[in-house]
Amino acid sequence: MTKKDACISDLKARVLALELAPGAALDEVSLSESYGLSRTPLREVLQRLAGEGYISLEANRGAVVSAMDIAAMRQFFQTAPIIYCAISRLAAENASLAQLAKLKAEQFGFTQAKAVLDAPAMALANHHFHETIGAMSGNPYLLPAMGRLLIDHTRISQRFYNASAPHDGVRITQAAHQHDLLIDAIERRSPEKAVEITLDHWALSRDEIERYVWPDPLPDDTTRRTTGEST
Amino acid sequence: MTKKDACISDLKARVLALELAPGAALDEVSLSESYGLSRTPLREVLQRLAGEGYISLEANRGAVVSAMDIAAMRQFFQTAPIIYCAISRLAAENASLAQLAKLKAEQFGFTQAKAVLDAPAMALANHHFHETIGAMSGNPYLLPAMGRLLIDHTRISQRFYNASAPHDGVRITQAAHQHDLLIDAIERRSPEKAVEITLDHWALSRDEIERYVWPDPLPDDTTRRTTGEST
DNA sequence: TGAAACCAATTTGTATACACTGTGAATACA
DNA sequence: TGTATTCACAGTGTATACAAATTGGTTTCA
Repeated sequence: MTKKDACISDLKARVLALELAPGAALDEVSLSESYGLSRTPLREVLQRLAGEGYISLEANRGAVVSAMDIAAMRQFFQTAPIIYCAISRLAAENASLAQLAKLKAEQFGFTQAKAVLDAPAMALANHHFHETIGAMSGNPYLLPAMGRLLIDHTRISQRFYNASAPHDGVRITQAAHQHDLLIDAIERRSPEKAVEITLDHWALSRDEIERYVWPDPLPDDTTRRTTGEST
Repeated sequence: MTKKDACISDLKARVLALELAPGAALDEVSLSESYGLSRTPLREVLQRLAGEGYISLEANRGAVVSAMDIAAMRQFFQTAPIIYCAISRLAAENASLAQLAKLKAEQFGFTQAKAVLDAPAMALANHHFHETIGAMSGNPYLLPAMGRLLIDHTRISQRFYNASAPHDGVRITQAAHQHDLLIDAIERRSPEKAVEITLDHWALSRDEIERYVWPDPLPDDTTRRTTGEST
């Protein structure tokens, strides 16, 4: 099973890193060759990835990486805070010690990736961190929703991590600090605190995304009719 | 693909009807023989069912029908109203005319099954009705949560439909009426109304389940210390 | 020249044979 | 008699060969 699991993890990572772009077609034979599997188990890998929302399969048409269209974005912003808060609350109530240890390890991985400025690794570590919080919730109904939100969240954030403008470094540090606070809230079994921190964490992330999507306009030298002039 | 799709639908129906009991093991060879498929496509069917939460797969151990334990029940009651309301609100906002037509057809199927007192058919028709409302929401993040809730909801309700005590008939009529109201709310694009009806619908269903789980106590002829005596 | 039909090549879907793993029963040994 | 080991069997996992379907290009006819 190890080879198959490795294939799954790697494909997930590549989707999350946007190395496999949304909408990109996946060829069974080339994938099976590159992972040293035959087509049969590779197809099962694809089925599973489809089940988790990483890719989508169409009959006789093969697999494509899940799209990220405007419609989905709208739903993403509507849905994420609700689910994230519900998950965090339940995580604070139900987390096991083993899961808490795992969470701390993942936070360590995140800070390490941050230290060496490895953008994809940071995004992936962040992904695993929040995945573990999902597992802590122990809610089998919310978990798949969380999973799908995280896929798109990580993919959107990827652009942000890669940018790594000076002020983004501060924001990433802030995010890491919120992770620490969240670990603490879960460890102390405080659902209220966990929800509060999660809302802050979401607000930060949403701002990051908004800043990327709607950046500060370029200086407009042709018309000087705008309000706030630069110094 | 038709044969494979038929297999998927049939297995789903059998899981929902509790014909395949929670925890029951599924044998690949016997299933493949009974559906006239070879093991390869049948395994893909199982992968897909696992992805949707109907069954769960364990490496080298095969497939078992998803369990319904006490822990899950608790989470079910916590989660269902939140997700159902969110879905209904979005459905009222986003439903297409084609989906609305489908919904009406499914409601017709439900009333027909009710007319002939076909309990499993009622449960399945009800399942499809709510599945379509999920599709109407157009929210790819909430949809898998909705799907998993519905699986357990239908399986729990199965016991209730089968009971078909006299007063249950009234309650089923009530549920059918709520479906009509919901269709109307969606058709008139009223999210508030849709949410209100959904809450009523959930309350009714929850009461049904509670009544089944905690039935009226049997008359206690040994001790007469209880409060309200029968007439 | 345009459109429609057909054919070939590529890719997905299915079947079968074989390999591996886990389980349970029987046997050997303490 | 109790326990541990081994072996056989049942069932899952994988590879390969073959069938079906889609796509793109080419040819043919109006």
